[in-house]
Amino acid sequence: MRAIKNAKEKPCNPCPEEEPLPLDESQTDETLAKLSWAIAHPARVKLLRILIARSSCVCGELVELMPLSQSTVSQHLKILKDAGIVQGEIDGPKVCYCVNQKGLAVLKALINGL
Amino acid sequence: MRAIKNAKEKPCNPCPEEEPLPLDESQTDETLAKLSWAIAHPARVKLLRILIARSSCVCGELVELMPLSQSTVSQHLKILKDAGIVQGEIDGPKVCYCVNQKGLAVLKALINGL
DNA sequence: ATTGTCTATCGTCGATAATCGATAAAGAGG
DNA sequence: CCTCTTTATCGATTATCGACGATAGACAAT
Repeated sequence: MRAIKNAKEKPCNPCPEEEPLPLDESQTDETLAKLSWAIAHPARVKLLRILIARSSCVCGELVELMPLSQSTVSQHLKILKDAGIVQGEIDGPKVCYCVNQKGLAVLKALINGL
Repeated sequence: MRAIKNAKEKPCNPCPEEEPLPLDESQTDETLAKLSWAIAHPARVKLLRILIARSSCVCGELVELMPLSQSTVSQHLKILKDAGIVQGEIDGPKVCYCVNQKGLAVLKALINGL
């Protein structure tokens, strides 16, 4: 509900590589289920699409773009982050989110392997 | 827990095409979320994998292959069916399940479009 | 140090998911 | 018609999700 004042377009540094993602052979079902679950909510799909399109986005901007409260958006981002689909870089008091290309690639590979 | 006696390998007729799946432009997020949610459970991923590998499977066989009760397996199959990823053909008192290739293709397309 | 901004987490609540056993429905076969 | 087999559904229970407001933690700037 609160407006963010300084929404200047500062492109925060591109997130470095992270999260090798184990991908145990015998647990592929669990892995695919987890990754699928991470995007099994319209809000999280939308967040992911925004991040893919922008390549960098401060959390506050994401909150403004979503019809949800700050805490709910933060929660969804956490789920995406825990799944390894998204990463967050602390940039001063703000947090810059971007896609974890490796995680997204794993998801695509597992889906395409079906 | 109950054993099925006549588990003869009768390959039931390949399921015909079904479910065009609307795919509304503005509701892509919802569609992807729904499809993802359908496979966002290890049991459903496993069921899907079995059906992909076998190309046809009577419900009872699926129950035997899963460490879950008959009613739970039936429930998971219903979820996959409602999402358009799987179809079921009634074959006498049995039900033959198989993959809905079109639905699976939609899922793959939406994921690859990310 | 204090204040203000930004984000994550906590606590809560209603809604939904996951699972099971029991039962109902639909055929096939005596 | 009755029985058996097979599957779906109902009812109940427990666990988890999704949402919010409130609060805490981290940082910048004054």
